[in-house]
Amino acid sequence: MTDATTRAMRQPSMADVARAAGVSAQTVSRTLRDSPNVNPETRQRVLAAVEQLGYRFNSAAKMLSSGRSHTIGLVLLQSGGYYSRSAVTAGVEAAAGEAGYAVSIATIAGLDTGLMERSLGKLADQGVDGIVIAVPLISVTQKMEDITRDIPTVTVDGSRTAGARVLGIDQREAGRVATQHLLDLGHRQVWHVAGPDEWIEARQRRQGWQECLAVAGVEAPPVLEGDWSPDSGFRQGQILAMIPEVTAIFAASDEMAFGVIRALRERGRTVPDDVSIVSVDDIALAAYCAPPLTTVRQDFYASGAAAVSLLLQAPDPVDDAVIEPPLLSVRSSTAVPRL
Amino acid sequence: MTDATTRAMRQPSMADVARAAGVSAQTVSRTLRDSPNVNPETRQRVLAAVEQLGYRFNSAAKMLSSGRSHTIGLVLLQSGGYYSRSAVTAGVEAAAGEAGYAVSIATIAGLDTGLMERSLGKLADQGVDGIVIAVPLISVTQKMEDITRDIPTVTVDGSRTAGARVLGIDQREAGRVATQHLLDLGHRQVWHVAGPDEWIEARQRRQGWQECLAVAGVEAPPVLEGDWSPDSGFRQGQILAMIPEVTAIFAASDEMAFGVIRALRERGRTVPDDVSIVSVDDIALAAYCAPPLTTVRQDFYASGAAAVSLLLQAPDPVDDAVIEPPLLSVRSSTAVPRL
DNA sequence: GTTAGAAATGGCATCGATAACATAGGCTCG
DNA sequence: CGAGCCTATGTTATCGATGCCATTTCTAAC
Repeated sequence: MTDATTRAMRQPSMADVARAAGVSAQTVSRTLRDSPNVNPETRQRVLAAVEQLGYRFNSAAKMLSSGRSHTIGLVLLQSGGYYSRSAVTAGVEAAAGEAGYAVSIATIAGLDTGLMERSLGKLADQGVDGIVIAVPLISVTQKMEDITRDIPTVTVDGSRTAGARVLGIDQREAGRVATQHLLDLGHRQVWHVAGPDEWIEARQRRQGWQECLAVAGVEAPPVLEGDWSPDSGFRQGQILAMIPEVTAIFAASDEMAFGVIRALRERGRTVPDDVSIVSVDDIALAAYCAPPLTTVRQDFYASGAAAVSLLLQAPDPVDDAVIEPPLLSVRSSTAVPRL
Repeated sequence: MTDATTRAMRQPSMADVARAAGVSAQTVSRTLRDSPNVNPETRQRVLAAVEQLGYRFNSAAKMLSSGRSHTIGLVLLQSGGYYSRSAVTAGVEAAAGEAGYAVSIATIAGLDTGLMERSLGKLADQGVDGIVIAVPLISVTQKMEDITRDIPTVTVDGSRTAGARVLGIDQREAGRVATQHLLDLGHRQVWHVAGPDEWIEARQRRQGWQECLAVAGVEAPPVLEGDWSPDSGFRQGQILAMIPEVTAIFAASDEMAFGVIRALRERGRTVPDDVSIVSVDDIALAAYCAPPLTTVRQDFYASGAAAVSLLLQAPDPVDDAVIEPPLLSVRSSTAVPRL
């Protein structure tokens, strides 16, 4: 095993490139980082050497000496079906990639504060430059604040940590728009199948519904709570089907809405003839299942992207940002009430 | 700015811990890595110091000196709606987290080879210890092979690179099971709405369908190709609705199936009375939309998890692994054909 | 009572890139 | 024509943990 052999085996380093190009390692470094003070001719030679040796820089070394990892962490809830989260993820990835940042993910299995702490810790260990939290946890512990103190953090539709900025779609507005649509059609009362109360989205949508009813001078009926799944919608729908005066329902997600619709139909109540239903998300299937769902769409993708730019561009705490307003797609799950 | 101030400001290093515990940095390192030769008493002291100073190790330094990053890269297709991919992701994350590995994601926007190369390059730059490719790309270029040569790679339901191992659910079997179910009900012919041909899944499901028909001595009708979206299913459904002899359809995904169903219904053909339809995925909504869908479920989560364990446990190329077989859920979108 | 060997620990070089400083040549301007 | 200043480049120390080797202490065995 000669020295040459050894050198051939490991990844080429900057020193190797420098040798090949007949310059110092520092010049290579400058070239690769687009430093202004490099002679174009030298640059050419360096780039040629890089190409020829197949050099890739070592991110660990880069990070160790520069102190920055060019990585941002993304905390996610590990749960198959929640539409909005996956859209946020895509937005984060795209925006981070654009800016030359890598994205490291940490998923948590449940809404437990301990799990959350562990995830943040893992990301901190990895030395991420920033963190996007896309988890709807309400409570924030001391320990979480300790961890996030040193790392810029943006929370998407979640809880507010001391130093963290929060950015979110106006979920209250979504709830308001949905509810108002039903009232406009002539319904006197709107029932609500909410998401789990620990979810900020769920809470805000419920608030929007409540406020809208209050403005209209209607007393809000009791809230039925689901867990976002079609099955939970189905169970709450079975209850609603037994209450004759129910003519309009606002479901907090499309999937729950379809569950509710199925339960109603099984009890002989049709949508939209007997009951109108409107929900939030506008998943791809909303327009194609029977009946096509009237639903409020929100741009979660943009929200994820915005989180990243907030993280990277503004080092100082900034006031909350808000993405574009929710948009109602009227389809055939809603109609004027029967007389 | 005294020396003490400076020290208080940066993250404590191993040397700081060592000083606090009255040992050498080396001993701290050994303690933290569970090296056998450390006196229990010393270990206690070190751990106490770690706790007190709030020490977190610096992953860059660790990686630089040990040469391993404890990170695995995951290549994904950036596309909102594909059910199976997000399940794979969850599986990868869970298994990697379990093993103490971080997951870094690289999404690609389309099935372009150049994009793929760039993503792999980014992951290679990050120094990942392994890569899981969850992208159904067929072609593999020289450059991709160059990159993956040095890094262990597992492909989930995708193309085979020279050194890469491939692991997959038996999609052919899924296609076969679905088709056989329709034949068993008494249908003489089964039509197929396939996924895009660049997708390995789509191809394999189509193969299973084809083979099953061949075994039954039926000549396969022309294939209609969609793009997985409900909308594409709808468009192909409009065509199928115009062909009177169509009584049974196998759709390559649940979302497309719902699109097909809607198109059929708009042309006055009901499911399952006039036409039976079966698909693959078993998304949460499959049981709750109208009609509840007969569909084949596959364990993509397990597939993702298996990819990681393959990556971490077996350094040498191993033969392909196969996850548990697909399972048919019979609901009400399929029935015996009308006489 | 010496020696072999294990257990516990410390010292030093090292990984690869970068920051900070140093230097050499070329240009401008009074 | 020399002071002053840019430009292009090289030198050296540094980031923080680890690998390897050296050292000390202790125990067991002959």
